[in-house]
Amino acid sequence: MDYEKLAALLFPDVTKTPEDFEAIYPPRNLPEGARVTRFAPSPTGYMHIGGLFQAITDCFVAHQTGGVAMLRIEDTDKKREVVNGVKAIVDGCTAFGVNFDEGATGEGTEQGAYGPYTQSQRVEIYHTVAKSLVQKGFAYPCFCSPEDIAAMKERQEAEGAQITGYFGKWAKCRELTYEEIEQNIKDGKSWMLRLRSLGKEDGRVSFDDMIKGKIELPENLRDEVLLKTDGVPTYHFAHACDDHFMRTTHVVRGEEWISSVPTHIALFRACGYKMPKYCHTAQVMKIDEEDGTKRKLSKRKDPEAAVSYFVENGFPKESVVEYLLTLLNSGFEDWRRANPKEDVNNYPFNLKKMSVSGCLFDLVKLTDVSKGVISVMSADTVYERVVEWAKEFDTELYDLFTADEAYAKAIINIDRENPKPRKDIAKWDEVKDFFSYFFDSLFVPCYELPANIKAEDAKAILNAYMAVYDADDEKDVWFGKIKDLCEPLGFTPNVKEYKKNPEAFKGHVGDVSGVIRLAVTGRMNTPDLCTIMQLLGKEKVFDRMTAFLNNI
RNA sequence: GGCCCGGUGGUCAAGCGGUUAAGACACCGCCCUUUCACGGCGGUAACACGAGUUCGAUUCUCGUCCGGGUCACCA
Repeated sequence: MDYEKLAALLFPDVTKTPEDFEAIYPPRNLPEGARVTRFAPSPTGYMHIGGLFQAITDCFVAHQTGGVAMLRIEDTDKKREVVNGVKAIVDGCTAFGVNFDEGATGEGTEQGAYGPYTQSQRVEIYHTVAKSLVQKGFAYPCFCSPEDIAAMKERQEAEGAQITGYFGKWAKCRELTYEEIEQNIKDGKSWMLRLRSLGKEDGRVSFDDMIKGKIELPENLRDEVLLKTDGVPTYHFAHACDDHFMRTTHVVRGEEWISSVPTHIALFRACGYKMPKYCHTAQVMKIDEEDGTKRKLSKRKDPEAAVSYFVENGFPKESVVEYLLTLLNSGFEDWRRANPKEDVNNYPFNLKKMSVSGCLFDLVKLTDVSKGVISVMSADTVYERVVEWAKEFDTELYDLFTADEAYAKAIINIDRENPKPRKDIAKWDEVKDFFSYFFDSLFVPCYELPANIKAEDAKAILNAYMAVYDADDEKDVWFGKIKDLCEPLGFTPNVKEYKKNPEAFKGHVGDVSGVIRLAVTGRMNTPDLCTIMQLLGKEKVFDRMTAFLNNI
């Protein structure tokens, strides 16, 4: 077979050679040890939490070695393409502060000298490499139809074959003559390009995974598809071409790819390319509510599988990143404890500290992490973030907070900006309810007394308190007045005394302030009551206490 | 089913032949405290199972079991 002639027949329009592209995409001029990574999602209109997990890894690995992180769009499957699919990916990354140096920056826009970074725009490269493979006899056209393939597989299964697929004696287009091929093409038959596999049946290949360690697998036997009938490359072929010409050094991807590494080894070998290092990450999973088994977070069943879930619910991006890092790299939490204020990007990320086994996504832990993150934010920051979030997801809150900025900030600042800040908000969608009693339109009175307080005592407490209450009182004066209320009404200002001898009193000062709290806020639990009352103002406090008196 | 990868408390995890088997979240109790939260102290709770190697296995080997992945002209 004259492979030159075949290549010319198959790719009449290809004018460049692989060497041309070697010149267009020269080895990168980077410091020793710099790692070049890439995040390569499909634009399905959806950013998976596992994708963010990998994107973060890519950026840490690249940036901490002085390297480059790229965002490549793998849009080789027309069937799955979605409008604004790229935007969802780009937004999904930027929303969490994950920034790439090269690649897609939006729908139809990109940056970097190793592009295009969208596979559908790289067909010339794929076809050029494909042609060279044909010239070397490493690839051949296959005219089998999907039906042919299905029938073949059926026969293989009937024979009880352990390995199925297009290979060896089953690869019937493998030994087509030039004349047969030429005739098929003249007849208008569509063809795909297949790798002519050199794999041996008992061959083994192995590689060192940066996360999982040494992995040994059977050698690839199949004549894998390189170019589909529409001329678009498969993932495997695009991977070889792109990561070679983009000069990727480290491929971070999900562990579901491990089983196709032999194919990739065969392809890189056929093309004469150096293998990148592989970093196969463990999967993020959850427990299925129905059958109780562990499974991959699913797009269809689990809303939290999409990163948009976290922005919609108002988790600060820092919280999500911090939490993901606790899953990604053991030791992160220790580092964070030792460096509470340090920029997360300065965390010494270590591939070796990545878990080899899949983990369950723990929303409860995320919540805890997030409370810590928010607790150390300034009131101004919280205000900005809440407003930013509410503008899109809760217009009522937005209106309330922007109507009186100073008031909103004062509310947010209760027990904040001090060494022991409150940790009671985990996400922005909790803010409205948490502070509802500060706004008349949201305030829900509660006229139900706790079991240990009688209505007559509550009334006595409020009546006595209203007589002495002064909105200008500082905290110790404020509290002193509440303490003074206690004894005449049969309560004690001394909690310890009460605990020693509970029979002797109707309750303690906590119960007394509890009644006031209930009347003013409609709740049993709130942050510092004195500050709350100061913020509310005398009129509102009186109105609420009066209404309370009339309703219990 | 074949081939891979995994298996330390409920969850995330340290551990790399000898440890009282860390820590974090969650849970429980106590302290602090005007409630809650914070903080402090303490507690419940784990090496999947069986052989082997060894003076000694959570750690090494093999087998079993369990979980996950993969076997497309999808990525």
